[in-house]
Amino acid sequence: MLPLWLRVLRRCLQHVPRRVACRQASQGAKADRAGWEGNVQNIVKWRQLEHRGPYFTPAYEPLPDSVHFFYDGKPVKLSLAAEEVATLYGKMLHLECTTKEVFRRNFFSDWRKEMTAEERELITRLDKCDFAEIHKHFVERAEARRSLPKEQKQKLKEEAEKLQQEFGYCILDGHREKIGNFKMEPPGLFRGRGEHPKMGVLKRRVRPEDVIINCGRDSKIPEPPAGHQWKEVRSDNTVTWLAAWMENIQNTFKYVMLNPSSKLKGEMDWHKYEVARRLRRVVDKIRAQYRADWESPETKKRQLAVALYFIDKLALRTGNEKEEGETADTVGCCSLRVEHVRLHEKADGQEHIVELVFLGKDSIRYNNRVTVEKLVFQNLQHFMEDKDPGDNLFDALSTASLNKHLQDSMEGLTAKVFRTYNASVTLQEQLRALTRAEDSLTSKISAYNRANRAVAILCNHRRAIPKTFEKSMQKLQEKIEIKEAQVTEAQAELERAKADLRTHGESKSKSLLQKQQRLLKLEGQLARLRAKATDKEENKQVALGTAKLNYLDPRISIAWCKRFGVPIEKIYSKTQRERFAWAFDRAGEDFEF
DNA sequence: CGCATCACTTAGGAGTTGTTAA
DNA sequence: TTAACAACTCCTAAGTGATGCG
Repeated sequence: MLPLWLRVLRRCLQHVPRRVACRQASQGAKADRAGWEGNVQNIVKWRQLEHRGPYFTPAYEPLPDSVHFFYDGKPVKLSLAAEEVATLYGKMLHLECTTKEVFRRNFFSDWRKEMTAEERELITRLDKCDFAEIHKHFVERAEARRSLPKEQKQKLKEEAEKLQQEFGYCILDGHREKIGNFKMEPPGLFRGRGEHPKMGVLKRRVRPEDVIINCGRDSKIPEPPAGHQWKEVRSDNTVTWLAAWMENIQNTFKYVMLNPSSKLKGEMDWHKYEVARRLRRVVDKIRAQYRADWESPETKKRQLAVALYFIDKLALRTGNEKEEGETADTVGCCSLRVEHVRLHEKADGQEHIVELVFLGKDSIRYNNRVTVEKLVFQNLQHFMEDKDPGDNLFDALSTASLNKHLQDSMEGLTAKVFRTYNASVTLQEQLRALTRAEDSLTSKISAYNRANRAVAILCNHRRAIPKTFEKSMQKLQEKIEIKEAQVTEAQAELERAKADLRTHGESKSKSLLQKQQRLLKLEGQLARLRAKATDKEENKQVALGTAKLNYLDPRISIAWCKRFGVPIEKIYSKTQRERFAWAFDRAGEDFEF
């Protein structure tokens, strides 16, 4: 609980917004913009907020009697609580995580806590448990849902829509806005990424008694489900969340927040890109400074200068400290350890090569070799001297001091802004280099995807190679071969027709024209297939979506579409267009990031 | 100052839906 | 009409960084 004086202070602040709003409204458009920019991480986020509260997962539905769980080969009827947890595991049987020792251990330990004394007595080994029927049951249920007749499917769709209408919207400052995650997370087994020590831990069902509601003081308080109460109802307009609860895995808060299409999120997104655009004005100075600092007599300063160089050049994440043993062992720039860096005086005919290999966010592997300036190389050698592999490379540096330093160069500048900045700049440059006005629509879109991919590679946005990749690639190759044969065939036919024309005169000229058109069409198809194959190959481990959604100023893409007559739907899906609604009237065809 | 807490953005995979070609 | 595949949405984990606190 907050101390009383702070609560009083917050309450007082809640009356500030009206005054802020009045001041904004009374000054022209320019002042209004500046006002927003200054305001975004400011205190007040809304004046009115009304919603229905989150939608709670329906109660557990017991298995039909025909579905059995077996222990040591014998069917065992489990208590409701134990059965529910068993189904969580059974549902996941096809996933790789259920084969991992840590997952199994954590699951089994938590499952046993839900068992009755007798069950606990009986069920002592996971490897004697047989969930196959449970798994089959859920697979069949999913299958049945998929093959439901049309009307039934329609009905389900309507029900989902009704739920969305009822719980999925809120009123924020007079506007009806979509909520992002209005459905509570159902209970489940925790699936961390990578080697997470808590994988398999039971994620508890969240009750209304765990949930804090945040809404306007004058608005209707959402009704908790019958027979339940909220943990707390508060009215804090300095935050954007509608509801919050503590999750039991890491004991951190989770929030119900607005959908990205909302005005509030849009303004925040816009603000993010405006900060990144301001970096453009000072980036040369910052670069000159960190290069100069490579020669500083102070170790701390040199470490900061090299770290910042990595963040700028390689688009590394900041690398905050993490609680050891509570999460997977991943690092970012500031938390790099000696073991993640290899230095090569000479390699591949180049000098001063730095090789970085580490697991980053989501345990995604970062693996890169870059040529660096001599001073960087020497500094790194020095930072690594007399250290163990497990020691921090930048031992004199913290993310806080790095960001503090950046704040001095530019207001609002933090390490992550460099990723946004470099990503957007790269997109803009690549688009400029790769697009030709006279190209076909297909090749323009392909150019866009190339530019997008360049950014994704810079940011190391990877994905697992799709399971069916090899197969579908092979199929595509076969198609290309068939098409090639068709093209050759069509060419030959055309030649024959031409020869015919020369020997027999005018009579077959119509079919000649047809044959020319057919060849042209086939060649076009072949070119498209080949382009598709190239794209597919180059994209197999690259995730384009993350950069598009989070790093690329949508105004760059919108301007590009306008300039080259590309329909925006070719670039952004419906949801993405809604998310970037803020950008459409802020980007003319000559917009420059 | 250094650690903890909180609120927000960023992230990849799973699952669903839509499209296309057979 | 259907199956295969690609595209997209949903889900929620995992980061960042501001602020609070001892």
